[in-house]
Amino acid sequence: MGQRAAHGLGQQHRCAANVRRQPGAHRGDVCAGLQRRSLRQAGKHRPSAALAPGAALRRGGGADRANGPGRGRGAARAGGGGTPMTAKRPEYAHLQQILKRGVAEIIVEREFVDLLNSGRPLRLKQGFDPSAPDIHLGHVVGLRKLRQLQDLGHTVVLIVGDWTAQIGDPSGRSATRPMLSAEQVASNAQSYLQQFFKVVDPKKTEVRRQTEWFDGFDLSDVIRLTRRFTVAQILKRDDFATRFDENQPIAVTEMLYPLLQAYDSVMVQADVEFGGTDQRFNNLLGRELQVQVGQRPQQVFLVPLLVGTDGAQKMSKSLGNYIGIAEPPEQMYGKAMSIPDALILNYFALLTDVPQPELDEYAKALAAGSANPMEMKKRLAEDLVRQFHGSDSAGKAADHFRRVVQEKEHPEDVPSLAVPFSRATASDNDLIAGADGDGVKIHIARVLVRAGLASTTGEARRLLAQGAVRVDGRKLGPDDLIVRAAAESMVQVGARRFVRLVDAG
RNA sequence: GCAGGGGUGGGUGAGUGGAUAAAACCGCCAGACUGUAAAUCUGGUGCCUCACGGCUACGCAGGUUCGAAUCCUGCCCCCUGCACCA
Repeated sequence: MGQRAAHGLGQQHRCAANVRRQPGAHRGDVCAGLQRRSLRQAGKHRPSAALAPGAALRRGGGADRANGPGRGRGAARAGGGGTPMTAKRPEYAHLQQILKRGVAEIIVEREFVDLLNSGRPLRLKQGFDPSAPDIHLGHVVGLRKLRQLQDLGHTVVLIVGDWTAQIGDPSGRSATRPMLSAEQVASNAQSYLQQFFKVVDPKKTEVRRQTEWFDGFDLSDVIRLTRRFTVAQILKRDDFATRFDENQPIAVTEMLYPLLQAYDSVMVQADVEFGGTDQRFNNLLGRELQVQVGQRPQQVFLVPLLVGTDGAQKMSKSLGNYIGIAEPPEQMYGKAMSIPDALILNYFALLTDVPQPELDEYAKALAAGSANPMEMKKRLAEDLVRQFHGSDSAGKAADHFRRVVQEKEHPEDVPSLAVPFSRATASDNDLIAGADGDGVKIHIARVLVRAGLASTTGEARRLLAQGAVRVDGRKLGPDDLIVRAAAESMVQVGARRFVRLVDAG
């Protein structure tokens, strides 16, 4: 995906691994999300009959369940390669693990189990909002489930919410739903996929874009869609109900989004939709719409919301209590070490493959006080880093933590700041305060700001006053605004922020 | 359109003429302590300045006053209800 070079209409372009074509779809539609601008300019973006907007809604509610619309799409799929025609049935213990560990609720569990045992490869729907392209551990809980099912032979259908992302939240009230340009969406999607495939198997993934079906939607299609649901139904969603009761605004647009998401399920003929427990309502709506248009209703697989590193709220980027899977190993390890002790077992259960009996041992040891929680967290931190960066990086991150955080040594890689030491006397550089026979004196507050260790000189002064600043290990006081330094001097703020001064010549 | 409520520092939110760079809480930063970057405790937290001091700030623009986040006028924006059903 994201072959950004492939912009010209006539050019060949490739899509993400295994993106599949809808039978009869206009050539190029598959990559529509990335290509739509050029397609539009050329005025050729006519949806095919098969993808005709709203077609599913116009169809009678008749049940062609046996044939299930699209279940006979084997021909198209075969072209995609990689998807086996049958899926493995899980052993009992394996099944229990899939159903119970890291799962909040499965609607309807009985039906889901039947599907798993049918041997038919299932279509596992997972949505993605391109306005938030960073995957953190909270998302990983669900992604791991997808992977487990892929390993049995099932297919993940990733829906890129490119259409809604380009609309955003027109009220402008939600900072988390900005309006994105096609380019932004494309670039976000690219970085998302890169992270996504650290957990999910790309060979068993089908990437689809909402624009494939929503670009051609017209008003009558929208009305047809809204006709399927009542306001009372929509208001049952918890956050709507709450806001309605509290006289908080609810934009009509917002009520539309769940409908669109439900329509996605219809378009990809999802067998199961995955999401956090906060997606319960939306996913059930998809189930409902599928029944209405004669599809087999999708199962709803809900995973618990992971508690963030603050130990209180759900992990989210906007709350700043997250661990991103694209973060550097050291940072990931460190953040994992900072979770409250009470979260250790939860993280092990939801984010690692450490077998259950072993987890039971951990729980016992923790309760009895016979294990040091710190050691256990180290095991957790290393396991997590290994999953996203490999064993080598995990080992290095562990080593880095021990040396820098626990033994308070300098890290190996310290960013540097250029200071013109060697031509200090002639310099009018504002970092240099003066020079004499004994060496160079620098303006430490400005150095801290320039190095990014403080955001303003006022803050730098405060840090000095608090005894947080060291130069070559020597602690500075509130009056030490002008201090001696030299090339290779190590400037340190707090326990773990360093910068090395180098000569700018 | 009518009526009512509201717009304060990174967030929530107090403050209704002066002692207020503006309570409190959260967040953030630092110090101590420790088993960690956990918990706890302590301190700090608009910008510039070595300093004296200066500057900016309570939706926007004016005004009253020795003095305004606080009063007046106009404007902008948000919310709720009513009206409107095109």
